[in-house]
Amino acid sequence: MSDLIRARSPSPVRKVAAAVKDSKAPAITRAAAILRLLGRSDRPLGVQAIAKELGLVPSTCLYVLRALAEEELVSFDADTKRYALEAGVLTLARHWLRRDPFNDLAQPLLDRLAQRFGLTMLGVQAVGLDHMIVVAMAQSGSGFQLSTQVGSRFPALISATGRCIAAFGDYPEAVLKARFDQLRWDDPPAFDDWMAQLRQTRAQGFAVDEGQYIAGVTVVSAPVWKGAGRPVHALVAIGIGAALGRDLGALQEALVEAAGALSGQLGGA
Amino acid sequence: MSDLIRARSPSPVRKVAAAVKDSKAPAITRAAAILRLLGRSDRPLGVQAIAKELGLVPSTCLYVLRALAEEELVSFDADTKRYALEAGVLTLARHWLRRDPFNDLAQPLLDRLAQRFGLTMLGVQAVGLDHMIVVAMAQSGSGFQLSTQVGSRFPALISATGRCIAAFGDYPEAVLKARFDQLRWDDPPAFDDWMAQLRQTRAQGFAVDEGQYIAGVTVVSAPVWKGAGRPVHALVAIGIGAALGRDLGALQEALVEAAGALSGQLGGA
DNA sequence: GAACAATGTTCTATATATTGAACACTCTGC
DNA sequence: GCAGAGTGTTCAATATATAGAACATTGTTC
Repeated sequence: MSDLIRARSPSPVRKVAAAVKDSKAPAITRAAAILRLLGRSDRPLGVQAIAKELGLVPSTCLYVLRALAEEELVSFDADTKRYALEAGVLTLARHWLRRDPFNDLAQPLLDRLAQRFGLTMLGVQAVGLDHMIVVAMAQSGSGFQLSTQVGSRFPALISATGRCIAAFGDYPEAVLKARFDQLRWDDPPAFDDWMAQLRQTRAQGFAVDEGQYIAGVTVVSAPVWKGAGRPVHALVAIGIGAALGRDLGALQEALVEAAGALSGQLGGA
Repeated sequence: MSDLIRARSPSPVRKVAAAVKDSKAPAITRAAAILRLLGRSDRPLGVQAIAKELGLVPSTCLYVLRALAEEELVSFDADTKRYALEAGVLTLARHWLRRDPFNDLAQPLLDRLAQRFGLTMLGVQAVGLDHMIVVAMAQSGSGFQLSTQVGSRFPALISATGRCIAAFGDYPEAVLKARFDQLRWDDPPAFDDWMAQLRQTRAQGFAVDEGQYIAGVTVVSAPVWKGAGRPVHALVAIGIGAALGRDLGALQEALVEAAGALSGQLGGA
């Protein structure tokens, strides 16, 4: 039941090589790739394994790992010579959470909605047009649940939240098309239909995905504004489509109201 | 009431300069320093401000920031040209949490103890002899509370948990002395007294700090083993000394029992 | 609205991080 | 016990990341 909702899995070696190529600080690109690899792995890894997986030179990889260990972002077991993520990443995450008022303010709203409708609620943040990240979560605790975890990443334009990001972001159609074509749905909409759905999303102030991203799962998403410009956050409700049924209307209304209230508190539209 | 318990604040510019000097991957050292600075700051910062604060060359600083932004660890506001932490750090933290069974297993124990004794409970992880990091927390929710946050860092040898780390770590006395001399307590113990307390800690299997680290606050800590060797985790109880009073004995017993049970589950001693 | 200060950014020489090969070391199989 | 393949690690040459100055851009002051 955990992580039923699929997060995106990037392809390692080619991406790293390309990104390293034209960066003025390639060590950082390598470091980030290593951190993500270690995060993905469920066992500590040795230098060679890491280097091979990411297409790095072992000696360089070693230097990067040592620097990361020095910064307490990576742990090093002197006996087994294996590296793993270290708790230092937690410290960074804490600071990030503290810095954004959305996190604190969204939580009680999510809790209330999750309770009332008996489903999973997410607070989501968009990172450009690349990804969105789950930054808060609430579950009703009763019965079956769809589950993700805080910190999970998804392609920015996927599902209902993706429609919100696209609809209110004022991006050129060509840019959207390019991203759209890379998405993977269970039941992919045609681009023209999707563009029509964006117009509807703009009109009604929220978006719905009924089984297109994941078969049988309904997602409702409403944008949250922090200031002028495009919204970076959204409140999201996720439930089994069949079970949601007639509650859908009430849910949409409650979600939009909560998102509006939150926008007000954050000084948004 | 938030962050009543003081976390350690490192001094920026000299440290960074020194660390960069003899690293084979200085960009990573700089990157980590920038991430921490951005975490500490409660407003987004510009290139110059960051460079000045950390003693970096502005152009280099810019390249590092761009690389970090590319990795979605730092956000860039194109209008204000300011940088801040980005949600990507959350993703790393999620992976770290998932990878260590201590986090999942400790939480219910902490919840139960916090409830029963009406105080704040922490799960702590040691990172060498440098720091310990709060990785889990539970609060009873009633009445006054002492508060920290998950991700907070403390010097490794401070307070009751520090005594556990020192007592069961089998470090040379000279090493301990060097670290001990850098600690800051409200009511600092003499080194010899402290060494005697370590022996007592070893004998009884837990450590107590009654107002020495923070006046009026009592801390009890019991080590948790994951395998052979030195313990890396501890369960910690924090309460107002005066309010704790006669419950102290029962608390110590319950804490040691919980730590023992946890060690068993983790395959420790 | 011009002059100024301060910021962000590009540019290029050079100190240096990176590479790839050579070097230890451990473990495995025979 | 001795090869052999696999690690992790050092080392020196060179491709390149970095520093510092020059340039561009913004915001501010008079």
